[in-house]
Amino acid sequence: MALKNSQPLDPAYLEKLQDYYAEHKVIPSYSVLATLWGISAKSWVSECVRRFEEAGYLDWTPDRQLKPGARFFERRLAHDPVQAGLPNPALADGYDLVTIDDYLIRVPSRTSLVRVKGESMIDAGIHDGDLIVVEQQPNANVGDIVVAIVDNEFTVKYLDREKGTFVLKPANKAFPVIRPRGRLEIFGVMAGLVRRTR
Amino acid sequence: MALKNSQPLDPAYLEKLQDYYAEHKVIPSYSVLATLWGISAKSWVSECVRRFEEAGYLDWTPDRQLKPGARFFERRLAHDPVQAGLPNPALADGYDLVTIDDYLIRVPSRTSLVRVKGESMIDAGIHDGDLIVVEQQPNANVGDIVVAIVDNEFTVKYLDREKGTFVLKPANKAFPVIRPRGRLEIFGVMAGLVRRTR
DNA sequence: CGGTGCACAGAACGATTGTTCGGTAAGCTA
DNA sequence: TAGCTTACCGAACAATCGTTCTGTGCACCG
Repeated sequence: MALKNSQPLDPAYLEKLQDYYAEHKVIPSYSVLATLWGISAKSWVSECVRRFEEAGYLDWTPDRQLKPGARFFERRLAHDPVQAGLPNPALADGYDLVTIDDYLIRVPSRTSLVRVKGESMIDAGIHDGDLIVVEQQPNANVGDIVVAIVDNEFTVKYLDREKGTFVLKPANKAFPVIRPRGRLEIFGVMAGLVRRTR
Repeated sequence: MALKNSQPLDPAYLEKLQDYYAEHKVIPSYSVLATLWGISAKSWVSECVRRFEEAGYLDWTPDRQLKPGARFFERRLAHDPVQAGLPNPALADGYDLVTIDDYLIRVPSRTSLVRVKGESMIDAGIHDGDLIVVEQQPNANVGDIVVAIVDNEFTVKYLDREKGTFVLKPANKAFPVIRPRGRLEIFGVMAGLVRRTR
């Protein structure tokens, strides 16, 4: 006989857990889970956890502590508008798993955020007030968008080369090319962009 | 006599914990923390945790489970280029605490990501391949950037009104205004934007 | 109407948790 | 050199953890 498949679980359970996690950044104990889910038996919590684990929403650390699984953070990356608005997140595909942090940040210890001032990079889709994700490093390649330190301020520009020296080119015809005298101090390279619109 | 101040702790402890958290998304138990930190007495772990809590890096859930504190995720939001590149994250200010997820997402259960196709919104700084953070809701206001379902596909456009009916306006003169026949189906409202550039 | 799953409850239990307390060795101060 | 503080170890302990096993009531099915 084939393996018996477990029934799918109430999606509300997962949502409640995700909400709890969003608030506390931690997976609670079984007894807390029980009250969270309105269940009164830890044994049943255990079974539910087992199924969520089976489905990839929960996982275990090497020390057998419960932790979010690969699919725990997946936010519906909506490719297909057909039935996309359903409250029930159909288990099929159309998902991509990420926290946005993981999507943008590869090396946390070398990554900073810089807020953009002004419109000088607007043709590159970088607007006033946007946050630039910067990987700090002292050098970059021509064509990279870099964050440089000019006159004690951060500037976001394209890095280019003119007659052997580096220059900073804006993405806006109304702004001049910056030709630094002396060494060009590069803070880091742009790795991403974040904008909040409400 | 004034309250006795605790000594600051080895910053390496915090980094190790942050790395562990980045990998597992969970705060480990004291015994795991002990091996993580190379400490052999849980009592000393307890003391270290107390100090991290005092400093705002750790906190407790209402059920007294250890969880990340307010400053645990703080990423340097670099305002001031002076000494910004220092490896030592000076404790002063210049910080803003956020995970990018928290910065962009207010209601996890109603939030989706939609990948943008094409250049029709380029004047709004929305490029091909960008991810739009969408708060799902069935209606919106004129002037909002909305994600609508047109011909079974997602479209990102400005919502506008013409002679009493809603229309979708691109932010690119090369594209036409969309005047839907029948009801306009709105998937949600744009709340943010994420772009990865490397 | 009798069986068979399923969704849950409840008790019992050993393992693990975090706390408390006493101890020690090193370093600074007077 | 005596005394205090600090960084850590180790043992003991009650509380809590997650597991396991045994019910129980309902729904469906023949």
